[in-house]
Amino acid sequence: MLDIQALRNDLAGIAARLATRGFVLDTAKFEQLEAERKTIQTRTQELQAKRNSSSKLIGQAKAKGEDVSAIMAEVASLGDELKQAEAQLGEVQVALQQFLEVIPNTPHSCVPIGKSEAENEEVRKVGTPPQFDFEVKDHVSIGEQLGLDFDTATKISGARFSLLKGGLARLHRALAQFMLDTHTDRHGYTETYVPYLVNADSMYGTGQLPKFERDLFRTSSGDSIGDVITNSQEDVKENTFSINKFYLIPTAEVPVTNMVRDSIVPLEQLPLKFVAHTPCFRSEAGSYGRDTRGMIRQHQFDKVELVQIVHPEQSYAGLEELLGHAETILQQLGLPYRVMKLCSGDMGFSAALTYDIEVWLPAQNTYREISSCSNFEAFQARRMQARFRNAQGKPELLHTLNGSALAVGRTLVAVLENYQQADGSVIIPEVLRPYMGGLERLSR
RNA sequence: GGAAGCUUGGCCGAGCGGUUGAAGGCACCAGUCUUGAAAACUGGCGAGGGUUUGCGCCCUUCGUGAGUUCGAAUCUCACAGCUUCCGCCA
Repeated sequence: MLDIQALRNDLAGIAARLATRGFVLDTAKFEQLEAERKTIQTRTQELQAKRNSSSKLIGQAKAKGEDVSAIMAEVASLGDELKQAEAQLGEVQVALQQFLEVIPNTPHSCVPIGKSEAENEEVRKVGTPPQFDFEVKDHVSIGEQLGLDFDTATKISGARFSLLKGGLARLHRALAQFMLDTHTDRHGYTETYVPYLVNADSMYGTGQLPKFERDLFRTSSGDSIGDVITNSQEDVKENTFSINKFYLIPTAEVPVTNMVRDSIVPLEQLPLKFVAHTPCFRSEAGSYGRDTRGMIRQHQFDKVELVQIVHPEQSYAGLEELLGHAETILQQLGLPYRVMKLCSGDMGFSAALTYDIEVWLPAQNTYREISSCSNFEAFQARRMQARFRNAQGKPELLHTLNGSALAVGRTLVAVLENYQQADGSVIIPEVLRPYMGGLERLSR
């Protein structure tokens, strides 16, 4: 959420910055809501002040045994107007809140202006795509010899699920373990194990709600299957959520970042650095027909996620550091990649600056996203009321960062394709071999 | 699923329907003392918002939402969350 003060101070400027990401800020509506809010709030508070002071007088008079009927009549006459004013104020505040919570973050000044991913800016390219003296196969063809089984996954669940067996399943596990160990042992992150089902407040805190509910899976317990249809935006807002209304996390960013929701972190504990390996669940609504082959785009995939909770002055340095931590994994695995700075039109809702890391996929003859590292500045922290106590002892909003390091499924795809051999086997990158019982090659 | 209890500021913890935004303690900040620190002592100290050039003034806030009342942390109702016990269960 943006700072309402910033909107009051520089509405046109913020509108211009939002326009670069294709968001049209309805400035007239904001000004109208603000004007209404101001008059109604002033009036309401006047009436409340009058009621409060009169009620105090009544208390004092009664204590002295004086007659209070005159004052009581006076206060009573406020009743209706006050009630009405309070109701109006409530309405305008809700309207303002709803207006604010669907506005995306303002891009950082260094973000290139552009409409789509075509205008993202390449920051650097690392590694050289491997040359093959045979016809390269994609991970689906390679994988089906080694234990990648989409048919069975489809039988069990449906489209956009995959099933791994044997060495391939172990390689998948090895990748996650390697990533976790690297980040905890070498990069100073604290390993966390977190809930995969979260409440609406948490989804709101990181920005998935209220705008992107259709991208999420929501649960219902067996008892309340029939209730699913009645679950409404009202429930989400009123937070009348109970056990049958959890959301499946689309990324570990949600539970991990929300660790600091509604809390004040002592200054000396900053920065907080957490890593979590979790499955992620995405409805992929609206992506019909895209990446239908293979395990590039799934309803369920594993990801190792880095989260940093930092002092506002440190967030951009933190982002570079976090990006480097993600890159380390690719370097260790010997996978060629490039780093892209997302243009204004391609960034996610909550981000102020995002780097994507794209890994080389030989079969597609192109780079594909394998990590996304973002600085959210105070956007999420404001929604979460995640704060620290500054040097003056006053609570101040934190900055939040996160990045994938890496998406495990896509890393597996990249390893299969980049390390494929003419005979259909796959060489295991050296850093993974300790996790594979010393195995050097996957073959059928 | 059944039963009981609980929910107050950064933390712990008092709180009769009437100057209670809320005692007390811890933590924190400033000062005195000290070579320095600790201890002791003195003072300060919740958060969010409105308004004002500023001092300040005002509003909201005791899990959430309704209600009773001139007035609610205190009374009523609903809901949520937490804890414990029973049942079921990995």
